[in-house]
Amino acid sequence: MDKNQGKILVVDDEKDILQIVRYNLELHGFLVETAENGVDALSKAKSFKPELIILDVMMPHKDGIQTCIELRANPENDETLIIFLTALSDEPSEIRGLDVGADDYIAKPIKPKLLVSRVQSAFRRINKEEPSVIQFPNLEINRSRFLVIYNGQEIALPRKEFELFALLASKPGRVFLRNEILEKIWGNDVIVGDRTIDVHVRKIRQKMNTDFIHTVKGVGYKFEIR
Amino acid sequence: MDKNQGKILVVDDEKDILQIVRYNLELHGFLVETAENGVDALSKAKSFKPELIILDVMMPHKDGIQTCIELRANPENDETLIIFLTALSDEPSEIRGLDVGADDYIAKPIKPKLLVSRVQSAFRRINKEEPSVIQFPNLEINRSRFLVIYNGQEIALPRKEFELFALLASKPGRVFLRNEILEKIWGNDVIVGDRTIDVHVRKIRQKMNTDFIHTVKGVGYKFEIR
DNA sequence: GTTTAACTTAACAATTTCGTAATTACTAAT
DNA sequence: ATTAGTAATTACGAAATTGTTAAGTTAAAC
Repeated sequence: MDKNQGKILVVDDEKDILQIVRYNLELHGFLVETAENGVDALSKAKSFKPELIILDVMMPHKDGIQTCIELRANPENDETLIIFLTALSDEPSEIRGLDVGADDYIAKPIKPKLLVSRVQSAFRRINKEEPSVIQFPNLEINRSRFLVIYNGQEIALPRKEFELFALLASKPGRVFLRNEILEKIWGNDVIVGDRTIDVHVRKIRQKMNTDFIHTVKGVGYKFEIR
Repeated sequence: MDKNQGKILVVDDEKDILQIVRYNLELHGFLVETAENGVDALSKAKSFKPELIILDVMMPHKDGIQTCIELRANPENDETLIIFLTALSDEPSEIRGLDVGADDYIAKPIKPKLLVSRVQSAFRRINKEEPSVIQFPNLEINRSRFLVIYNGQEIALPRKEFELFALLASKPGRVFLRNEILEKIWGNDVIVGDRTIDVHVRKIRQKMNTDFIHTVKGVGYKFEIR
């Protein structure tokens, strides 16, 4: 399955639709939140901070177009992608959607593959950057900056140490076997001794000054904040 | 009549279509060039340097998909928007188009208003990118003037040095891999030795007299003001 | 067409990172 | 308490990577 690719808010008054869309997007690694009307959507947009909003046009009380206008009115959502979803496949409404600041338009009935493809395409446009940040309270592992930030302090780790730390932290609590670590960080063709991992672990522990990495004797290592 | 909004290359084997599309786009102030097949399109893309290419999928000899692939293969057209135009409104081909790096998809028969609206929407997306001036306290990198101003002093960097510096500074903190730098500044087909980047970095450091560029060993370089 | 600046390369120096070996410290089972 | 298995620690040399310089090439300007 793909990596986590970004946060998406799906807004539709029909629960069935929400379910179908959510299922297909989550299948492709997106983080999905849903809302059932325009008001709900605005508040979820505020808290969830999605990168993309899929917005049904036809909704009771506050329709998608109106919601979109209000979303765009807030500069916070200026960069947020908006894709309309609608059964109205006639021209006028489509134009109106795009004029109002939407980025794309998908017609119902929903074709899952097309949906996903469009969403990915939309992300490709803005998402030149991978999110690539692993966040914890007080601890951030930032791949694109190649930096660990602990209690506000930036700690630069050399490549192998960083990769090892990032690997372990990518699945907190999960134990990585030594073999697994070797394979993922050194690759299958490189052969290094077993003590090599220990030494790197030690250096990380030393630099972080806190034991995020826990030894599971006879098995491997795991990352955990305690 | 609107202002000149940008250059568009329209590719279709049917002259009627070209005429309709051209008329409607020019009506809205776009600068339009046309091509009647894929080969023609590639060469016009090179000379005309459009910001957006509207590409018919069904064409004799070289179809739109193939043309798109070849366009995208050239990093020069990396930023160029591509919108497919097709009578095939069935799902599979639509998906294929988007996967191949297209940004949008419009079905024939063409609805002029919709076309224009989509094109404007596409331009809206790119227009808020790549500011020509990157500003920091005491440091300004001015793309259009090809000039760096540091502490009020204008520093002229030669092209490669400037591009490299501007690239790194475009995302402060982010590490650019050596590969990435080579690809973005030299292009995929040019091959230069490994030390070339270092030498340019050195020259920049020398001229700026301050270390804005930081080495991340085994990974790449990043721009950061400390 | 000459001159100048820009760019690339090559060679070597400097630095950092990495892996290993040797030793010590643990841990759990006997 | 001893022992066997495993991990932690330490220091050091090798390997990898980058910095620096100078000289050679190419491209641009005059």
